[in-house]
Amino acid sequence: MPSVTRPRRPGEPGLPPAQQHVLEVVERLLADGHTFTELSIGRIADAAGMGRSTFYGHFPDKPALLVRLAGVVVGDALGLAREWVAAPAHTRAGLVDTLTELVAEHRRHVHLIRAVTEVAGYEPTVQAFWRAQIDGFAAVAQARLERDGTATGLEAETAATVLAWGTERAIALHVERRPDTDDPAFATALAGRIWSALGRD
Amino acid sequence: MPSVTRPRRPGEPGLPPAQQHVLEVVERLLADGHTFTELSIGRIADAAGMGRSTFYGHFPDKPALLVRLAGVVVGDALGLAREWVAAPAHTRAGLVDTLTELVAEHRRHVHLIRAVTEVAGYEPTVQAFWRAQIDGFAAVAQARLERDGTATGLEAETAATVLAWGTERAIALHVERRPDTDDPAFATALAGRIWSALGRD
DNA sequence: AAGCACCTCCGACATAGTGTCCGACACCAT
DNA sequence: ATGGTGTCGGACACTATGTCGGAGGTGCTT
Repeated sequence: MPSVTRPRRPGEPGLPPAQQHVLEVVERLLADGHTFTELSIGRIADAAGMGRSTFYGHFPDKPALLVRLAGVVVGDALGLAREWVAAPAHTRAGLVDTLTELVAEHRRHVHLIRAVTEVAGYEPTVQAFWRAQIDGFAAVAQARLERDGTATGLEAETAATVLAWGTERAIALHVERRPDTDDPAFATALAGRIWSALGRD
Repeated sequence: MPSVTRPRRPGEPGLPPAQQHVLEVVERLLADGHTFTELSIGRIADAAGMGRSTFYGHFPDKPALLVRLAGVVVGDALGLAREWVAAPAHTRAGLVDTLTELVAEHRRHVHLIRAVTEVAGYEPTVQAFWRAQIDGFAAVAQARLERDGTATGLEAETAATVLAWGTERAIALHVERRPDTDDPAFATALAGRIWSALGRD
């Protein structure tokens, strides 16, 4: 099968077209109910209309594929959360807005994000990637708590950790179980919890 | 290699001795840094001094092995949490005590619990087992919130979900990163969060 | 002592997947 | 026409899973 679309010009952002196509195919396979773990390289390559050796030309192995794809779609989502908590002045309404965006972003890539957390459980490079995302948010939240005088030391670290991982898990569970019509109410409820956790009541 | 110890008498609680031995061996392999996913059946059987076909005589496959082992050591831990939140009268000091026990129990089987969450990411039967544990706690917490009038409907469900999964994740991360000398302070900090989440401030 | 039941073991077999390698093909630029 | 690049299919070696058959050891009963 010929290459998909024109070759990417040097320096052009995003994935090369062949890899972008693999991303789309992988998300489709995941949306069909497959776990990333059960997808073989042969299966992914076939679905992408790509030879197995060509796959190995683009990605050294499956974990590298996942980190490459997730880097494109996951990185921005948690950036939203980090931006809000690090902002010098923020409001509860602003938090609700940020969470609403975060939930929407999660919905757009729910299958890929689930794949990342799935593989992070047993694969070191994917785990390191995922931990870097969430802990980045926790670190900013902890600095915030200490700056506001709400908590210090271990208490601040614990609260920030619960906040970061709890928020990530809450959004993941909400997106999995609830329709998007529930998102505003969910964002409001979650904002309430986070607001309390940040000692802003 | 001959059978380990005497045959278990009918009705005797716990695992049969051969399976108990497999549990000990698996926990040791996990403690050595292996993920459950990378452990082959041949590797587990060899480490247990058991033939591969004998392994298949005791367990249909690896997920079944994990659910069998986890059922023995994980079930009780979350029972502690469920008991506390369901109790008609409870105190913050009682919550701290319960969380301290929960953290200690988690430390005793940290490797097996980590294995469960690892495999739950991609294997349906392990995921169902794990979800049943955590959601059991969330359901009781939600009922508590509604009975106390602290929250209702979606807000109660959201809060209970965050509480259950957040508590589980917070304990897991604490146990992984902190020495047991930090446990009392951690339990106190976490109790404060849970107390607030239950609207008891 | 012999027979039976149970549990165990090793090895063979078929299947699936991974990762590497090689030769061939198509396309593009020179 | 030639060289470079990216692609492809197939072969190969290896690992792991799950099943099957035959053999061995132990304990119990007759």
